[in-house]
Amino acid sequence: MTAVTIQCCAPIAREPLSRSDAAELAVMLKAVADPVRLRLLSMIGSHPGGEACVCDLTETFDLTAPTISHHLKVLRTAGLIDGERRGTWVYYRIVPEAVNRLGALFAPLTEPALA
Amino acid sequence: MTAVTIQCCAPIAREPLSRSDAAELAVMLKAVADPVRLRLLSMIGSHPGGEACVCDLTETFDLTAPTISHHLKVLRTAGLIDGERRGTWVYYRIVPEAVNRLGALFAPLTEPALA
DNA sequence: ATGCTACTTAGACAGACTTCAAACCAAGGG
DNA sequence: CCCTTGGTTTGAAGTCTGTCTAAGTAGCAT
Repeated sequence: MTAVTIQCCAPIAREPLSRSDAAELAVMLKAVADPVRLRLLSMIGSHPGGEACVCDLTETFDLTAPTISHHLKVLRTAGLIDGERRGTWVYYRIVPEAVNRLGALFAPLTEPALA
Repeated sequence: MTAVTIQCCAPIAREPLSRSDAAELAVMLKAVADPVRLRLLSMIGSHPGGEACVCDLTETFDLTAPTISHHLKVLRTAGLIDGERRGTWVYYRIVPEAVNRLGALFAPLTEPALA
């Protein structure tokens, strides 16, 4: 059930990213490169139970429901979150593999690449 | 010499990001959320000696020099790289603290937040 | 000085992004 | 069956972004 950690790329300073890896990672990073989406992702991830209802998320922002819905869709399309409807409400949760992939990209630079 | 790891924020799934932290992080992430800039950062960081001349970077892309210069400026303004002129050439290097900060944000989600 | 090479700045333009209002779909309750 | 509540989709307006050409600055060599 728990997914394998997909290690797409070496840390950013290890070796030059290929064109296709860069393109793929940029899609994920673009999704996260917005204050509202960052906070949404953080709120979903830190919510008790690991999932959050849209109704919990909307109230925090001075934004309309369609706007929040749009941002959630961007995050979902990028593969960072996953949504599910249960009865009246829709719940979102983080996709850990995606977040881990970003973490691996910016892994600590203690050892510079071998010259 | 080795810089202190500036731990601005808990990992994204630990606790909700504050409005200001999210805004600040989004600036950095926006800088990185572009295929060209990702590759530039990667090329600079993985270059022998930890620094790269602009002349080394320009040839790799099918883009004009002004465009590359623009992207480097975005990365520099976001604090991700630092540049220095030595004679005829300009050399850029990664700012490890900035990259580490992004790494910390997407730190592994092995333990979900305590409910 | 003059010219050449390396790089940056300024201005312009097409495309993408964020946001909202309005309309729409889904589920549950009279 | 209608109404209410929760979310999404659509369409449009304003803004931001990536790219180019043209022009400017910095250093080196004649």
